[in-house]
Amino acid sequence: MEPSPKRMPTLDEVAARAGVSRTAASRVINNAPHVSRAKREAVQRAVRELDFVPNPSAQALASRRAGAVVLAVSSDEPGLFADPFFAEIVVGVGTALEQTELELILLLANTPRGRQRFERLLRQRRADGVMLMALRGDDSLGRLCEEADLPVVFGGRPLRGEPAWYVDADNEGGARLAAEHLARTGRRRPVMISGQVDTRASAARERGFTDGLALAGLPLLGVEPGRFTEDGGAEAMERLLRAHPDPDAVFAASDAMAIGALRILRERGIRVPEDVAVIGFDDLASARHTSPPLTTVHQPVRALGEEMARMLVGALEGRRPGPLILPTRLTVRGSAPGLPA
Amino acid sequence: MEPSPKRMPTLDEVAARAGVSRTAASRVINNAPHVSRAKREAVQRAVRELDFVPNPSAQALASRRAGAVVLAVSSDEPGLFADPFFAEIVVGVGTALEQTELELILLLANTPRGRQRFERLLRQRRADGVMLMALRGDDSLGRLCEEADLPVVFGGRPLRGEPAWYVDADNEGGARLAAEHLARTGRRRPVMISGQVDTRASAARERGFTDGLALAGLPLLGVEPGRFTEDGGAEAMERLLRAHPDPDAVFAASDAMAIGALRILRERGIRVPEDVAVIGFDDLASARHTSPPLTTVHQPVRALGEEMARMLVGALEGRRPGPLILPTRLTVRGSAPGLPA
DNA sequence: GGGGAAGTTGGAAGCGCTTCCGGTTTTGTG
DNA sequence: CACAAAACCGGAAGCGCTTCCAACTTCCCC
Repeated sequence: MEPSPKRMPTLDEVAARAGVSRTAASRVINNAPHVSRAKREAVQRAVRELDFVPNPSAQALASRRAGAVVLAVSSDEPGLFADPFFAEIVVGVGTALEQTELELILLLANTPRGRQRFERLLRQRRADGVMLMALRGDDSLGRLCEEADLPVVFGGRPLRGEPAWYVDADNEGGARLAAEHLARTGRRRPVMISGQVDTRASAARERGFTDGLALAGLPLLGVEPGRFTEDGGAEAMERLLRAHPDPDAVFAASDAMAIGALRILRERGIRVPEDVAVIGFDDLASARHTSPPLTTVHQPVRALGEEMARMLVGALEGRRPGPLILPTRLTVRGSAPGLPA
Repeated sequence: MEPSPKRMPTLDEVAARAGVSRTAASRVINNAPHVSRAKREAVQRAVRELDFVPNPSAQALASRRAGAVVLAVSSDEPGLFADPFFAEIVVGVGTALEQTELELILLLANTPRGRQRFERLLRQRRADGVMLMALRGDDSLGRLCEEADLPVVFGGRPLRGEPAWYVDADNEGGARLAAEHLARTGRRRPVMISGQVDTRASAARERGFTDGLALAGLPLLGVEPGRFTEDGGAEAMERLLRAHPDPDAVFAASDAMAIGALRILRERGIRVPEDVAVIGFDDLASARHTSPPLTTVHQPVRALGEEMARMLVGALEGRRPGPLILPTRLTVRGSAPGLPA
């Protein structure tokens, strides 16, 4: 009875068993060219018989490829990661990566410590590529990646600069849809709750909403930032009501903020949707459970994650995919109903 | 202008610069004993001056330690990972790991493909330990880890067997609290929606609820399983109403199911909490936004993740921590209010 | 039938670190 | 002051794989 350290078979043993050189065996497992059909099959048989699995550390050391990618998440609001939004992103990324040999390293870069760890990870080249969900505008994480020169794909465009690779939802278009819907259903005095000010997504949603209103010949009465959080949304709603006592529609740049706004409206005895229509952005699961259920701009979050991963894999394989914008659409529910048929 | 392959300094260079052997340098960076103070400092200086970072692949290869742990999630309900519950777990784990040098590998083991990947990951010893969030009962993932003999920490106890290390919430106690609350507030005809049948958590919640009722001298009118999903909860509620037309309380083993139940009750014109009190389990963020807001058993999800990570780290360091049960408590909201003061 | 081009082949040199082991120095003790 | 125990030190042997390179076959076309 050994304590079974269970030595795993090595490439040498595979090669010996197949009667070829280690070089050839290596070529086979990496299915590289320059191996005759016969040898290739011999190696494959040996691999199967020995149940050989290459040692990733050794591969990494010799080839200088880590065999992993990292998804780094950063935002000011601590715990914002807990947002189901990120959970969906992670699922998308994980799903897409399932088709590859790459492992997914997850890194929360919210705290100073987290950013240090991120930096170290890059310097160590422990990952071959990076996916960055950076919510705040001043984010230097992208620069770090460039210095390490690892391929990066952004989830959502960063505030400054136009990175080579990103995937984003059509924030502007979605917000425009919201504006059109409100205009079409007879709303005339809209206000808006924007997100974190230093965020491109927030800016795009604000622009889209404004443009959409303008097309319909409507002014935007007021805008207040709400940090993308529920409480922030509530506070913004209070400020808006103070400045503009009688809006008949509010567009929030996220569902969380819309929920906060709903709370304030209810407290004030303002009826939704009779007095004020409310539209959110994201279409989180919880948007279905508010009362009334939230009309909101749907964005394909999981697909966003999947596309990020696919794009990164493409980059690693030497392709040069461009940016990708995923469509958004309006999900109409009770908080801003359509016209009665 | 080179294309800057940016060779990183190696341990040899550090050793040379510090005027010591590579062995000594290695000892220093691993802060192992048997190095004189003088040399230790010399090496540390050299490390700083060269900005040396050890190459993890090389370390892994030589030391047979991966420097990473994996969090594997498995459940039948695809996309259940998207549950904010998991997001919180991940945040907890990530936070705890921040204090260590370990990276976090995330693996979705829902699909057959995912499980294959998990298996490969173990055989490759790409991780030094495993955290397992296995929602379903028949889960063989645990056995795989044992075979690979890697330390495993379970999140929640598996249905069968009592693993050495797990961290779980006090499901039974929490459910008992729910029962007591209902009894105390005058409810006499309770029914329950349980979770996935093959789940220990569900069983524990059912047991706790039953026991709690028994202590108060109340019978449990009926139980129906609801798969831990919103739709499952709704269906269970329908079945319950069919069998027991007039309950005055329902306890759901998860918030999602409670939300489904609320929907059915509303559709049926049954008032909450006047006619029927509803209590959930989890205290997700969305529990605050139902109408009425959901009274629910709170479990410290993030702490659960943190403790899992801490426990695993402990195991890796050779400690033998035992299982850990985290307390739950009742969060009283509108769907099952307390007694008026 | 000769001259390559194109495809194969394996030896050997690493990749950058850990750790065993034998030897040397320092320390502690009676 | 002698002697064993404890601490320190560095040489060298790997860890398991990739890849460069030089040599060797085949095969094709004029």
